[in-house]
Amino acid sequence: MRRDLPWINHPDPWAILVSEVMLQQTATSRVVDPWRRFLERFATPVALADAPLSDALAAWAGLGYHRRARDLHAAAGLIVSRFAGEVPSSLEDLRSLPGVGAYTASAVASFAFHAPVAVVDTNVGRVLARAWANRALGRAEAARESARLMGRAASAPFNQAMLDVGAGHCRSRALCEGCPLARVCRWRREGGGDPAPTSAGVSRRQAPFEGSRRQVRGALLREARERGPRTLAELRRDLAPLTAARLDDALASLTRDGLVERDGNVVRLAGSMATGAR
DNA sequence: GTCCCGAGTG
DNA sequence: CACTCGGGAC
Repeated sequence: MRRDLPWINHPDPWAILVSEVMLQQTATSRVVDPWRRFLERFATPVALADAPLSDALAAWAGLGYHRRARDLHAAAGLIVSRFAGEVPSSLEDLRSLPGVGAYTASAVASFAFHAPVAVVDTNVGRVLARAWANRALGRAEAARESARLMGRAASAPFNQAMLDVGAGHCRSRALCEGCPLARVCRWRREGGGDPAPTSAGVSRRQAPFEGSRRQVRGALLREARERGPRTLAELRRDLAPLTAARLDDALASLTRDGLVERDGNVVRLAGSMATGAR
C-alpha cells in the first residue's frame, strides 16, 4: 500500500514533487528505488538545476517517459530562479512549472503543504463515479464532488485513502472483494452499467509497446546512458535487427524532444556537452 | 498477449 | 478532441 512508501509524510516538498512526477505514469513499486537514488544525487532543486540534463536523464533510468526528467530539470531551474529555490505551495505557482499539471499540482499542495485540496487522478475519478455518484462525471463535476466528499477532512489522509482505493480496488476492472467502500458504494447498491469508463479523465487503451517507436526510443536512450556517446554505426549494430528507418525515426523523435544531441555521427544524451554555466 | 497511467501538443 | 510517450506485472 502507498502508505508504507518512503515519500508518504515526507517532510521535504522537493521529495514529494519528485515522487509525484515519477508516479505520473509509473507503478509505485518501480518508483521506490529510482526515487531514492534521484534524491541522493539531487537533494535539492538547486542540485538538479546546476546539473546537466544528461545527469538527470541518467538518474531517470528505468522509469521511462523521459520528457518528465527533462521537464523536472527545467522545473528545478524555475524553482531556483523564480521561487528562491523552494518548491512553491500554491496551485497556481505549482501549475506554472513544466510537467506539472492539475494532478501533480494538487497532489503536491495536499501531501507537501497540507492545503485543503482534493486530488483527482484517474483512479480517484473511478471511485467518485462509481462509489459516490453512480454516474459518469465531467471534469468540473469530479472536482466539485471530490471537494464535497472531502469536506473538512484533512486532505492528505483523505487523498491517500482515495488513491489507495482507486489503485487497489476500484481499478478499471473493479475488485470489490475486500474494498473498504463496498458497503457504501452506490454502484454496488444500485447497480447499472459501469459509470467509470465514460467519466472524466479515464485513460484510453494505448497502442502495443512491442514494435513501437517508444520501444526503440527506450533502447536508444539506454544505449546512450549506459555506454556513453555512440556512433550511428554502433547503434545500428547494437540495436540490430532494427531497420535504419526505424532507428532514424526514433532518433529524430528524441532529438525533437531535446533528449539526445547529435554531433555528426555521434549521439549522446542531451546536455552532456554543457559547460556548467547556468 | 493485456493492463496500466498524466502532461503537453496540435 | 486525438495523439504521443516505457516498460514491468500478470
